[in-house]
Amino acid sequence: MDELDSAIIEHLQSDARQSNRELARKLGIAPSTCLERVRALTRRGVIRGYHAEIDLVALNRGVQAFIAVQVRPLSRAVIDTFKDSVGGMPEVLTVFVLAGGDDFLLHVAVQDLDHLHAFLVDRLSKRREIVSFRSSVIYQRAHNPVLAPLPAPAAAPRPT
Amino acid sequence: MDELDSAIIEHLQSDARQSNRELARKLGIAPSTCLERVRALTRRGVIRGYHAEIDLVALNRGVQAFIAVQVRPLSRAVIDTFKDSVGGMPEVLTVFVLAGGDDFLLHVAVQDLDHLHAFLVDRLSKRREIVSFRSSVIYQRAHNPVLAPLPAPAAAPRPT
DNA sequence: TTTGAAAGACGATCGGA
DNA sequence: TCCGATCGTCTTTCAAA
Repeated sequence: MDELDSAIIEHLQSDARQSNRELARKLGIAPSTCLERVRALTRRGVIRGYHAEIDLVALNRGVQAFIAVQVRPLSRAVIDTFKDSVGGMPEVLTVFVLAGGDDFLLHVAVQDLDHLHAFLVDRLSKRREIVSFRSSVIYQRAHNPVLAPLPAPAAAPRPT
Repeated sequence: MDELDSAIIEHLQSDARQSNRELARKLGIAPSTCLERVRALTRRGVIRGYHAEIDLVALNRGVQAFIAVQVRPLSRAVIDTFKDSVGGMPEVLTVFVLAGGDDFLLHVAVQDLDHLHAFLVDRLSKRREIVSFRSSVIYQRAHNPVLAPLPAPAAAPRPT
């Protein structure tokens, strides 16, 4: 992970479909070098995949919400079962397993508020392990388009 | 948005870098047809972009957390200013503006717990508009890899 | 809209620096 | 590790159905 790798990663985060030649040109290296770098990053698992970002409104999923959930008992069996079954529901974008007050946070995207309510009442509240849940509709979201590596703490800091 | 468009979108979500020929072959259409469909989807804004997914540990961001924030006064000026400035911080992956109990939810990824604490204490709590915040460390997350369109409610439901 | 064919561009490989 | 040349494949265009 040197400067070049970081630059490659940053460019591919914002546009994963640019040609290898274009990427190489931006970085000032030969296309073959660039290709080998990208392959090495993929082989090492740094690049985990390439995904198209789709407009949720076009998918008829204009309403997003977070649902914070508490389950009991807090055993591995209950956690894994809940995570897997909820994660498989089409309304759910992401399941987060949390430390602290809530046990799970579900990010969901549905057609409209009626469907959100139906999801909460008909699907979630049917689950016996759930002790409580709170839902919050999402008005807006702002993504950071490019995630840069954060600096590692210097092992032995010296004045420069 | 017919069946073909949906199929294209689903394939490109899981692998945005597959060749146009391969995508066309999977769908049983000519490459030129496939290319035109993808272009139309892009032109209409259904496909919003293509992004590489990067391993957060490789970016030295192994610790993720959510931070729920309340700000006051809840005016547009305060909301927009907070959203923009927090959204620009390197630690922040996404800023969500919420309805309900909390005003914002910040998804952050930092080096370790020390840096999470430092972020909360040194950067967030400095902001005068913040009334309160709660943070929850993320143990796991499970993404739904492919988002399918949800069915539109039938306009005039009839028994089939 | 969809298609097949043609032309130009690109990814992939390899030998050498 | 990086680069430049080569080969085979792909994207892209376009005229026709």
